[in-house]
Amino acid sequence: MSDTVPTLHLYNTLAREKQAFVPIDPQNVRMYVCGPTVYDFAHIGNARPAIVFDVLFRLLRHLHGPERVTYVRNITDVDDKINARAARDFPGLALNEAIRRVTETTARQYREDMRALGCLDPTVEPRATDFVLPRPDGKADMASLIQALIDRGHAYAVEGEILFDVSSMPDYGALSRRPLDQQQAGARVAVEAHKRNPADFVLWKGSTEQEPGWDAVFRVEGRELAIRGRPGWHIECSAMSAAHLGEVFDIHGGGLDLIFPHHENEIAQSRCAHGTPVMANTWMHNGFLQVEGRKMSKSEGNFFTVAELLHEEKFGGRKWPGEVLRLAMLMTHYREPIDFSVRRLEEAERTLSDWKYAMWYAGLSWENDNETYCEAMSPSDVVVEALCNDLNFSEALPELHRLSKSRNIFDGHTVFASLKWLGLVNYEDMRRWESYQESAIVTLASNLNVGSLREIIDRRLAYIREKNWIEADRIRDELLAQGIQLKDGKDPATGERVTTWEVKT
RNA sequence: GGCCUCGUGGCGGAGUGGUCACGCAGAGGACUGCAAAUCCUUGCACCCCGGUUCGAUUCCGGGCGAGGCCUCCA
Repeated sequence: MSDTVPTLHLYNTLAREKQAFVPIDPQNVRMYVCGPTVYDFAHIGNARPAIVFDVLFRLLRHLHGPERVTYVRNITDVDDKINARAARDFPGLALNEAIRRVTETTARQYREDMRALGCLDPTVEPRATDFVLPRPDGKADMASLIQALIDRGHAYAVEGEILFDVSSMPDYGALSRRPLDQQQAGARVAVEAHKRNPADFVLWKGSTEQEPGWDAVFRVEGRELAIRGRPGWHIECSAMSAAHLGEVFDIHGGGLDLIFPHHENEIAQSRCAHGTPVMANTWMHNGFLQVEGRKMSKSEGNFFTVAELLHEEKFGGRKWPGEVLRLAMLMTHYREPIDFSVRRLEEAERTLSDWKYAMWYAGLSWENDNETYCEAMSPSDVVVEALCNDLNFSEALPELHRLSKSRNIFDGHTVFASLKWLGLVNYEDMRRWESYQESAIVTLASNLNVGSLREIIDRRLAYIREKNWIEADRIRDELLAQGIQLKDGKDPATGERVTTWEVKT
């Protein structure tokens, strides 16, 4: 254990550089990550931010203490696509109720998928629908936030909508570095007549009779204005982050594509509503994922949900364990694009398998070991330090390989603790893995009518001593046919031949 | 058009102004009766053109190429 506490450095999109991370309140480090819009099951691209920020969550917990980190990942269940799906799947129900039904399923599936990928549950998973109107507990909500924007002169009402007035914010566009005047030069933003500025965006939008809506009342220029409607997309995150993390917090994360307009507009809303100079100090964005070299899309036929990869044989003709998907994702730095391919998954699987056998050969046992003992083990300092460098997982790999190659029980424990900490293995899975190895051997021994695998290996060694190659090789081939690969080695001390084995799956 | 990434050996993938990433695959060797496994060694690289420098894959400029955002999007 080294005495030096490593300093965490994170790339901040706001500054476009790596910066030392200093929490506002070390007693409560606060992170918000834009979660899924649960109109459908999560695809593999959705898994990337969940995994990336889960690693960061684990790292922050390690550095500051598990009880001193608050991680909020929202669930967006207010969305026009959800409305359409609700109307389709539950035509008999009131639309708002139908939305609830639709998203309960997808939200639950999302949580299950992310757990299968080794992600810890966030501290809080707020649903947008719970933060639309003023709450009994007084936590921040969208309608009040919009009212604050109106009161402070940052929003206006027109044609049944409340719009954010971008011209009221001098440094609008700082995150995406997209100043207003340049944006207009592109002339791609549809000019809508009722907007004062083409870049103005919706805070609240009126609903038709058929569309779901919430009954909100706003005070505009001294008059009450009732609009049954729904919130704009961006205001959801402004409300939920303020409700759980306060007006200014430490880290805000999400996919690269959210920088503009989503995060830019969140910043505008939150800062203008609260009168604060920043919304979050550090803004982090993960890169995109492609599948077999092409952008994932349903029309390309290369669109895969997490559940499909986990439970169905759709990608490469087989199922993929969650930890394999996770490692495949971590193999590339989080800001770089990933080409998700069968070959990559196979490499991840092989690496994981090598590590498991290395730990086993080093003498680790999960069947008999005390789980509490396993829980108490610390990850390698080298691994932690690597992650402290803007989550540079690749920097940690050489150390993991080095430790697993040593075949030393202490190093083996460090490998296990590190992999467990990274969410790549867990005690339960390793126990299952080990018991599978053991039971395969027991089954085999009974099939061969011997007391143990050891016995038949000894028999082979005896044949070898007699130079009876035919019988010795027959045993070897027979075992291989039954799924046991023998591996001959040499005892470094005595020079004796020693035989170990691997259970082929 | 505007903004922003990226371009490393067969593949994946870090990093650095001047000896090493690392993993997989390959080659050679050790071991072995043979094989597998294991161990050791090793080849193969920094898109192109200029500039700065004693020296650039690394810094600067230009070019070419790939991708993202500017509309819902992780």
